[in-house]
Amino acid sequence: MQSNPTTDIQQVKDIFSEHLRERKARRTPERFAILEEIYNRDDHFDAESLYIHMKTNNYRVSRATVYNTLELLVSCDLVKKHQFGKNLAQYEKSYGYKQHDHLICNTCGRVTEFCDPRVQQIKNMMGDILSFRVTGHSLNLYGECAGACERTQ
Amino acid sequence: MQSNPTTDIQQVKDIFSEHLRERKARRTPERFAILEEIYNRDDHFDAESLYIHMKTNNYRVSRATVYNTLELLVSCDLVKKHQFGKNLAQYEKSYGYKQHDHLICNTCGRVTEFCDPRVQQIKNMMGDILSFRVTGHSLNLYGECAGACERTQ
DNA sequence: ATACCTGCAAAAGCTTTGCACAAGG
DNA sequence: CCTTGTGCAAAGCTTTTGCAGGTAT
Repeated sequence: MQSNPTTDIQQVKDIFSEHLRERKARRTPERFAILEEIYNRDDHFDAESLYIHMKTNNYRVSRATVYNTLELLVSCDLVKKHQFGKNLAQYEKSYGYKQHDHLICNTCGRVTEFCDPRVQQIKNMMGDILSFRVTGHSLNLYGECAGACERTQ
Repeated sequence: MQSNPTTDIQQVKDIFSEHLRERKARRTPERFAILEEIYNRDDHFDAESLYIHMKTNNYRVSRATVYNTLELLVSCDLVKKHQFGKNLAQYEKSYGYKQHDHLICNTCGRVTEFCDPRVQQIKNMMGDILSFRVTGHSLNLYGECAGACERTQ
């Protein structure tokens, strides 16, 4: 994931706070701690590793709360959820990041990001043709890294 | 899924048979029964519903064999496997069908297919730019059907 | 004859749920 | 206060695995 030094954690917290208010959901310390944890990471992660990482850092939190909060964050677009062909959801922060798609190496599992404006053209055209309001998409390319890559993930 | 009257089940069985031979895997009646079952369907399905359908038709088969065979069929491109954002793999027959992508209604779950040549252009260009051998892809558009749709699936 | 395959059931792995207690509004 | 959220553990669901018996080659 590209680093983006302009992302201000406070801005993100404000957006989340506002989203919670709109939903009449409570602003609990756990929810903000999870948000912070996610925005301190720079990779794709799954719910379990997020949970483990917080436990390791002595933050008392439960899996239930992690899943619950991830869903809240996805619903306000602060986090994106992916299924890279496995039965394990992967997440990444998304505020301040350009929309992008993913290229996944079948051998080493590495995930690379890319952007292509044609994706937006496809969304627009297919929405029109098929009378469908397109609100999101997922495009993953699968294959093999060039140089040598090991099965590490 | 578009119907395709030109698909000949015998042709498909021959391809599978050849694939099994190459792999030095056995040509068991179960494997061909599952292949036939899949090619008699015209929709996207999950492993459990395929299993249930065969049991209902009094074909004695186990989940283990269904999963095993689905993997074999995916590996020789007779079946495609999808993850439409849920933790439940969906499959569809693919021999004789044009490559296509999917549009999924978040409300009613309906899956519509579409083709757009720009997907291939993106694959080619990104493979080049990122030194990646692209062997497959998955493009799903999510949104809402135009007219009224009910949550039925 | 001998691998490999199958059915069955149990296990595994991710996610959701139930419940009692805690705490935000 | 009252309702929603939390932690914990158990349940739920899809998929995988172990094992004993069966079968393709």
